[in-house]
Amino acid sequence: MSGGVDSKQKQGAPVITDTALRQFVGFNVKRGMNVIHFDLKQTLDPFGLRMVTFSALLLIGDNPGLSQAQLAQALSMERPNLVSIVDELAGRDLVTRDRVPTDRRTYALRLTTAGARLLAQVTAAVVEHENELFNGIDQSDLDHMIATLKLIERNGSGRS
Amino acid sequence: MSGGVDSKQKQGAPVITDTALRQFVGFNVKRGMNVIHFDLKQTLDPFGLRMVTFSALLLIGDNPGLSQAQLAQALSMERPNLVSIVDELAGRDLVTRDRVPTDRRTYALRLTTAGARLLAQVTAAVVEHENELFNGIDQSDLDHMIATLKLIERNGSGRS
DNA sequence: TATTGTTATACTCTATAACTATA
DNA sequence: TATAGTTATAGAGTATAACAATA
Repeated sequence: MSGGVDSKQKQGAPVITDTALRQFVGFNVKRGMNVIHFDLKQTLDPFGLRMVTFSALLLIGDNPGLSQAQLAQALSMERPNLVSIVDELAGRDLVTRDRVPTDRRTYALRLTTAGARLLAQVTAAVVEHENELFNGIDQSDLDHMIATLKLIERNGSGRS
Repeated sequence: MSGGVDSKQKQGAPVITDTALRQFVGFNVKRGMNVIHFDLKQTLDPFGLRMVTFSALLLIGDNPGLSQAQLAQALSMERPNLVSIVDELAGRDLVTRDRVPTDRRTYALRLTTAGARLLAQVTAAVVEHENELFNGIDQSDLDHMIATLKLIERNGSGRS
């Protein structure tokens, strides 16, 4: 549930502090991500989508004809994990997987009409969900946060 | 590796854009978290710790005598998932699990001397790791980001 | 009845190794 | 050789249901 660490206590140790944990940036980011992900999951569930399938739809919509390898890179995940994801989207006729004549190893991914329609609906729902979740928070604060997150991403040597 | 979406392309679709994805706050937070988590994993690995075991050690060190239920709440995870974590820490003699006389259902968790020593070493390593990862980023930007993340956490109705 | 710790279980996420077909 | 997609697999991470001991 919502109640963090400062909720009511029974006996034993008194109110639990997480000061030591909160000193680390990473822990705060993780907690924020958990909240966002939980809400996003609620939003996507009625559409039969997960965060990763929604992200894939968005990327395919934005980059028609891209390959699975390109999609994997854009999602910063490994190729094998994409197979079941694209299978799922193709199985629901949201995405087409067409052979590329010039390189018969690769598939060109495109949204179907149904895929584009679903994506539009879901995107609207997710935008609304984010607006609710961020209600009362200045857009400038969110922009500032995103800018800082991008700086961190750039500093990262590992997988993004 | 690091190279994001704007890396070199071969054939097929040209440079992939993730503009549609980046409009969502959640996606940016996820990417930042991925970078932080990847680096943190590298830092904790030599100590045989994961993010969750490190977090547990920190919380036990900060709140000696807390119960597993309290620890679960502080970590915002379900009780069953804590069992193997505490088992692991107790098995390495980093944590003691003592029966509470006044409530014989609960255990009181405390760091051993070895646990406290390891925690001190690891904490120093993680602090150093965060300093490196956030090199060139103003502390005020990080503080601002954390403040915004906490606002999001407070807005969250779901699990934090 | 309710709670603590536990067992069993399952599903998601994501990584690696190795295969195939193409290049 | 190298790459695209695939298969198989494994390990985290995390959730629920149900149980025994205790309150």
